[in-house]
Amino acid sequence: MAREKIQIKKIDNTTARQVTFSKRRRGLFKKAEELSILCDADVALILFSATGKLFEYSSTRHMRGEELQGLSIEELQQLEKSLEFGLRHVMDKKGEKIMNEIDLLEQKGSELMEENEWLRQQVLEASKGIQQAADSENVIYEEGQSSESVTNGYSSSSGPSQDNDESSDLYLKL
Amino acid sequence: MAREKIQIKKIDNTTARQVTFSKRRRGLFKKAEELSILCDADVALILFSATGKLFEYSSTRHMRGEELQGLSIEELQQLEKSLEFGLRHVMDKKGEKIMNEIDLLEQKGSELMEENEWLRQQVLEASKGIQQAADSENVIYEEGQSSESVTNGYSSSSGPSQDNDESSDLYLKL
DNA sequence: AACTATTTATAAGA
DNA sequence: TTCTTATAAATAGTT
Repeated sequence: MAREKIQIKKIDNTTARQVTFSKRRRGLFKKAEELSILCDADVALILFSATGKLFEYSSTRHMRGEELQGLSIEELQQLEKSLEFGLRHVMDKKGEKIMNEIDLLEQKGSELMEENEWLRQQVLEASKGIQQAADSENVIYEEGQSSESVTNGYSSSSGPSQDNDESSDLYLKL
Repeated sequence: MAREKIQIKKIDNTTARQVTFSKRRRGLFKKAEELSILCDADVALILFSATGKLFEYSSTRHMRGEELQGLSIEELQQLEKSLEFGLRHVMDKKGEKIMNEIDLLEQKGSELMEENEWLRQQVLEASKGIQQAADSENVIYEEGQSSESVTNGYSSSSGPSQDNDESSDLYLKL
């Protein structure tokens, strides 16, 4: 991108290729860092030159690539497998526990909802029957007794935060 | 690098940050590919946006465990780092979502238990007062009327699975 | 998604 | 390698 436009294909001349690698590597790392800072992104950039030299950039931490340089290929293979297997295993186990916890919470919630639903249903059913009871009471009370003793002392209780308050003189059978 | 020179620091405006991320991501990937082609280099580039979305570029094919045997030491090094970096981030992000889900479930359960507790409390309070009502009713009913109409039809309702059945002819005021 | 004025990256040469 | 510099490429702000 400079004195002349170039075609994007492998540079034949070894020296020129190494020079370009050096220049563009710097540019690429700089761009990677700018992106990570500007956009609050995590960036990992790993380069291997044609000669096998390792270069890397990480926005989070410096990875311990140099520690790997001295290992044999068998050791690296073993390490990689252990890492992959281990991480996968840890993820699976953690996920298992967490899913169990979620299942438990969902089950508890479901039971509570069922129980509460039943209580509400009882309220609905009771509302019909209580009217009858109230009617029969009224007939009798008209003959000389107040019904205050029935309702007294229970209207002051504070309910749960979610208030769909339609409180009336209805009773729930227990 | 355009209309104005910018400072390399996190872009505050979310929309602008996302736009810049999108633009520079394309630029970075293009540069990475050009470098790999021009200089015959292996390149691995892993990006996580601020929202946790994953973007990646690799000059080589995506590798899997069973293909490990034939890989070069450089390829193994690259794979090891990509795997560690990527999996750790993915785990963090997944864990975040799961913890949010658990929090939500616990909150819902807490609300349900609060509601449940309130309903039970109402039952307890009602049990006292209802005795009075029942007593007064009995006095009157002794004078010639059955109380069947009050309890009729409500004892057959099936309760929740957890049965601490102490059902009696008590009523809860609503 | 385009446009474009500028900034930035860089190819070739020294 | 490093510096220079003409030019290509990327991109910030705008529409």
